[in-house]
Amino acid sequence: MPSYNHLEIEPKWQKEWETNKAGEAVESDADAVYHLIMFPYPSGAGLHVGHVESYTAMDILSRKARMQGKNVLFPIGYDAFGLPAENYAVKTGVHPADTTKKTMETFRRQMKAVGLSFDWSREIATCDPAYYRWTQWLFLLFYKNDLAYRAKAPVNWCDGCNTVLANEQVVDGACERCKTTVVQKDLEQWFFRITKYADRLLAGIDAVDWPERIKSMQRHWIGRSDGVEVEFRGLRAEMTGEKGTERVHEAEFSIPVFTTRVDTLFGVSYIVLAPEHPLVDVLTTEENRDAVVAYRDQARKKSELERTQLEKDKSGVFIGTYAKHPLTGEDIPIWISDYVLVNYGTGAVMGVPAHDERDFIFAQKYAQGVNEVVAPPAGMEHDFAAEAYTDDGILVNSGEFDGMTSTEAKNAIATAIESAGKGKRVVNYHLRDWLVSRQRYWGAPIPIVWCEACGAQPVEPKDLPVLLPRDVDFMPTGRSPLVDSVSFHDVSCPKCGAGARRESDTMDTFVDSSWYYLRYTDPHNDDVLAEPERIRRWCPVDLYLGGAEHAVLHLLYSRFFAYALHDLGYVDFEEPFLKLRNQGLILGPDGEKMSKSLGNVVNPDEVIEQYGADTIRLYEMFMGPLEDAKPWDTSGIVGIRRFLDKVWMTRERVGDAKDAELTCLVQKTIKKISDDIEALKFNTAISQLMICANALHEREVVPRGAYETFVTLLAPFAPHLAEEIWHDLGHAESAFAQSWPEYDAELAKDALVAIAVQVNGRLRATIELSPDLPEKDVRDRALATENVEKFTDGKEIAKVIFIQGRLINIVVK
RNA sequence: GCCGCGGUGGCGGAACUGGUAUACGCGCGGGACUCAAAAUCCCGUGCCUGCAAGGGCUUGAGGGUUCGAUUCCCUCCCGCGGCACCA
Repeated sequence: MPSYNHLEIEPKWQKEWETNKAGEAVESDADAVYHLIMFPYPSGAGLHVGHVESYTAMDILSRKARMQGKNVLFPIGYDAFGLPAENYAVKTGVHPADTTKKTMETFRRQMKAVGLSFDWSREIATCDPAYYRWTQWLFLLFYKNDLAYRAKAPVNWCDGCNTVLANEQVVDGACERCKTTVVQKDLEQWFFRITKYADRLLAGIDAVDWPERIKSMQRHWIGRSDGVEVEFRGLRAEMTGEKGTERVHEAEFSIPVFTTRVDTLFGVSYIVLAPEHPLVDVLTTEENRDAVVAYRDQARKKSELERTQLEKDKSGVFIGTYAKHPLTGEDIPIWISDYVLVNYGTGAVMGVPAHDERDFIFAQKYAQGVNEVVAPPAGMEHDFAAEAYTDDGILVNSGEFDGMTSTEAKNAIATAIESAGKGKRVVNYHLRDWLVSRQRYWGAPIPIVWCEACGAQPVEPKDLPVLLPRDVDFMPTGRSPLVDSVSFHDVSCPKCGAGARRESDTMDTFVDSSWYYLRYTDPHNDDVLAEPERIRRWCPVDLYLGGAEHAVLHLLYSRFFAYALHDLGYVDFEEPFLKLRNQGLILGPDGEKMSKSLGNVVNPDEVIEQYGADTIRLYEMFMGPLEDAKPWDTSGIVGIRRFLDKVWMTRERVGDAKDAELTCLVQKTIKKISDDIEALKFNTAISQLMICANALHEREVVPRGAYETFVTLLAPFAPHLAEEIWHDLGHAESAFAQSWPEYDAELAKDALVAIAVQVNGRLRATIELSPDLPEKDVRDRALATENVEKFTDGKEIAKVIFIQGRLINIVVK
């Protein structure tokens, strides 16, 4: 059997590399590069083939970089806090710390079996007190700098997970993790003031080398919109005095509405408040109160999902009060409707049926006037009775602003509003502050103590970490065990010393992962989060590889952390990840997403057992472009193993031989592999390795130099086999002690190339010629070719296009 | 609806800056070795036509620019991912 024994050689070299600390980074500035993969959540399912894909890609990059003399930081750790381990504890009673320890061991074993050259000396786990002490320290830093605060707000509550969630963790109105429909609750919670950075986070996106998809998702999520807050004022009846002797007064009120289309201000026919708007109670007249209360109760019962998905159906109630138009003084009726969201803008909008689709639908239902104030440009027809005209145009029916374009009018009306003191230009964001507290156990405790007398008191940094108590009860009540742990929450106030209660909420696990890349630079430091010198040395991250599912979660939060730490003087950069790439999903052999229930999950352990680590590495890199989704194909693996066996067998025929053609091919291979690895085009790199291997294999005697160069090029991809062959060839040192081959353009030059000969752009022949042959000679040779003569004979040559070394095109009439 | 990405053989996929479309791998067909099979090795393999040389067609559809278009432009169709009552 002409095959190598992967079961023997792979563990052998893995052990050797471990002993030699082959992947460890050196603390030196020279040629320092930081390669980061998104650290895994150590799930019970073990390592997924998707992990293998991105880790292998980065391993190839890192191994090559080291061979080029670079000092590479390629660390690994575990995003180890989180809900699944806690839910498992509720179900089985096994402590999350034990579950997590076990799953981390499994991940570690599996990653080592893939032959990944991580710097294992820097391994971290977010659930380690030595780690989360700094997560807590960061919380305190933010707290002291007004970036962490507690507030009562309408928040997302998941009944399945029994905790609040950040906006980013609500997908289609449901919990991202357990799919339970999220309900709104008014609760006091901890927030990070990410909105303070909205503008800079938006601007910073332009500067980073990230996939356009992710960048546009972040821009969209931050959602900046520039507009005007316009005040609609009015008078309402107010009762004062003792019961029985009340008197009615006229009191002034003001409703600010936010609009991006202030050019349509003269088209307002009504105002709509969100049902939850605080002014609703105040402004509703007695005769309308019953209807308003009924509507509001009904709206409250609707989930966010229902309110946002029944887009076409608009409903509302008139509340009985009118406000004055700020420029015309006209009376404008005030309505409530659940198509207006309380937590965006001012929670109130102006209804302009002629120029807004939603307002148009609403106006039709409730017989509000459609006032055309923006006319379509000349030559364009629009039927205002049929639908709203939402594009820009020329102003009409707008007093002194008539004749202006929408753009001019936006500016002019905004100025008029401002100088009349009836509003101001404002910027609104979709981005909300980040809700970070969770009513769960398995996370980093929020380092705050509640004192009757002093209120919320931060824990002293010297008292960190606030340890998660191990000895707690996991009850299926849904309540965090921390709430009932007396030893945990009975403390004294850090300020006055009186009896106090520890905050029992923990932090969102996304807080843990927002700064882990900093810790890798100095993972064992007990005095500081990381030495500034080391952060400066390695950060920001040069290349970051991971899944696209974190587009607005981890990647946005981490950017916020970096900006905040920059402003507080802890880091000298703003953007943490200069270049980002996403690996595509690996689908099951059936083309579906791998899942337990479909039974199409491929276990890397089994592939490694049967074919070897080098085979799974090569196979996953060869499947297709890194960023594409691609189905697993078991028969494709066989082809990779055949290729590796071929390389192995070729070694037996190595000897002394001169072979100019092979030299040329090897040079081209050096060029192609080097370029392709940098461009993350591993599939085409491997294709070139195959072409080269096939050529080597064909030779009776394989020139030693060519073969050794080939093995060096193969090494980052198939490190075990390359190392085995390298030693088998008589070398004492590691294959990775080699420097990366240098490309020599002179040697790569072909003696002969196939020139395409076209007549009128159609291929009629190919001729073998020296690539340097001048046009005249190529032309003569081409015209003398039999099949070309056939198409040119008796015709006039109008033109000849010549591309040196590639083609000649004869244009005839 | 809006934003982003894509559509190439039987399959996964290649193709520099507009320059020989289908590299590489799988699969399939044929052959060698073998008592036989597996493994391995060699040859072939886009479609139509032809004994062959060759010819015609072909990168989702249609049009355009060009000596030449998978690549650039216009119109349209389909698929995937994201966002979506944000005023």
